[in-house]
Amino acid sequence: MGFYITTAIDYPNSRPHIGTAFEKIGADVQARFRRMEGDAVHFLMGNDENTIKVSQAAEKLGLEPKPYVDDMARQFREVWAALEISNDDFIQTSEERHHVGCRKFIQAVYDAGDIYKKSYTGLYCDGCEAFKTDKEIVDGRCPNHPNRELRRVEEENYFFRLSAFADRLLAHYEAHPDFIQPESRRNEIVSLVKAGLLDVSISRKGFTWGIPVPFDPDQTIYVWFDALLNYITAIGYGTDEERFRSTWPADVHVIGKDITRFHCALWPAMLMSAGLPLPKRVFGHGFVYRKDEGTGEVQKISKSLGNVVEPMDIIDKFSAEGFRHYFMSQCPFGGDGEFSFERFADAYNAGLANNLGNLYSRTLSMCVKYFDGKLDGSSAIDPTAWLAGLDLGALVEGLKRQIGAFEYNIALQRIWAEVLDAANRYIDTTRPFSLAKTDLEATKVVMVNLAEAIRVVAILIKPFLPETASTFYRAFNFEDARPWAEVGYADALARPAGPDLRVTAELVGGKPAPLFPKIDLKAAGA
RNA sequence: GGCGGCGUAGCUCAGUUGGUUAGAGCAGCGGAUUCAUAAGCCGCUUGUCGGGGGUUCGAAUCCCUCCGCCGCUACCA
Repeated sequence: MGFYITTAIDYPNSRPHIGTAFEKIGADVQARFRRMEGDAVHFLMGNDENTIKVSQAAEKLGLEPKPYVDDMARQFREVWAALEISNDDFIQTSEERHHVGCRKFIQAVYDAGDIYKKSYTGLYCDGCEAFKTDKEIVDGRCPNHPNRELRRVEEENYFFRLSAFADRLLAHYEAHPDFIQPESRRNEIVSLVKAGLLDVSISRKGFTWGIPVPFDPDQTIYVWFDALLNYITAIGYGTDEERFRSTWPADVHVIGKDITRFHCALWPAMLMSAGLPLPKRVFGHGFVYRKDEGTGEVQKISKSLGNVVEPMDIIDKFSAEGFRHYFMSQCPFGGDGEFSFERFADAYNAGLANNLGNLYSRTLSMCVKYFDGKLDGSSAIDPTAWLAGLDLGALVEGLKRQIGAFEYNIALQRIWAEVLDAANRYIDTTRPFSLAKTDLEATKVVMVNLAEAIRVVAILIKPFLPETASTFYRAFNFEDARPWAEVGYADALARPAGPDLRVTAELVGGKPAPLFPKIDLKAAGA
């Protein structure tokens, strides 16, 4: 099965912050999970570059737009790579493939009769890159950009007949209850569309940076009509029709809750007009807010508030895995979350250092100390005692469902509460460190069970903490039985046949190095 | 103004077809241990379940009202 997943494309007028990263990680977990389940995943990300703000930002630096956006794209990709985002493609909307596809698409909609030209006079906000209706204006200013003057602009623009699609959209929501998720977002969109849709302006006059309208070169395509098309131009619409047909429609668009209306109303209407299938699902995730460590105040993340946290700050100090773990375990993906260094350190120390990392350390240490790392005869030993009363099959089924529904925080909570706790408790009840003094055979049974726990944990955390998962899997010679790249969630259920186990983890002075050194915020200077 | 959501232990939250002494994680405290990153395990403490009223044998859970916060949206000006 193919699985096509996308994230929103970002404005490259400033570097990505942790809120942007939240979205990419959430999409990445889904992509990695689907790959484990055997799907042919295509995971797309990109930057939205055909905006006036971008060309202005370039101008400020004395650059042409293209070199500017290319450099920003490089910086974005660097951050995503550092966060272990496994995207298969990264589209820049200034690329030729996007331009070609856009021209084809807008022509198709034009030919379908859903685009018309209309003169429009209104107050234009350069900050929003949008006309403001009277009711949106407060004290003669745009509330979002109170420092800027609104300009009175009159021009002829092309409009998309969005209003004509309301009934079809509502019918689609009705027929596909999962189209918009989570539920709360769906309700908002339904009431929005029921209230009536207005036709939208889709072009601007007099700009050279952007995509010219094919049937009127004086106009360029306006941001949303252009940006949304990245989802199809990236996979060959207009340039490689065969590839496009085999990849589209998307299985899920992962986006921020603020742009659900564009993805759930405008975008489907555009596709309907062009005669293309609609994406199967749109997931509007929540926002990350910044909680001030001193005052406890919770704020939106914004440059002007000076509370921006760059992903690289956290990655450099505390690792990418720590970053991923924090956001996936502490912030419900469909709802809002908050970030503070204090909470980060708590979650990291409790979940990664004390629990996950420590289980790894104590297990390997004992294997090395009591058996020189070689568990001879392990293949004949049943490795399921550590599970005690845990129904692994039911757990795995539940996790698959929850990850599929983007309930990552709940899935992680269960892995910790049910699997990791079971393993730690097993050590305590069997006391291998005492057993080793009197009964090495019995001790070996315990170690084989713990190795199995390590293997199961590795599999279950693979979509979330790919690096740690791999380290866990390579702690023993599990790859002799089954290559890591082929491991899926079903492999957690039973140990595959293979040679006797031995420790293959990297050791420092005969001991495993701590995977997650504890965080001391004061020492870290955070 | 309309629609919707939220307000539960110090912190983050679970918990609604109403029903035994309201739960989890984190933090805190105590205990027994020592393989381990002074981690892990066992045990413990705290809650007017936002305020008030009502329905009921019985409400965190249903109804009314008030307060506070948030999302979407309308209109007036």
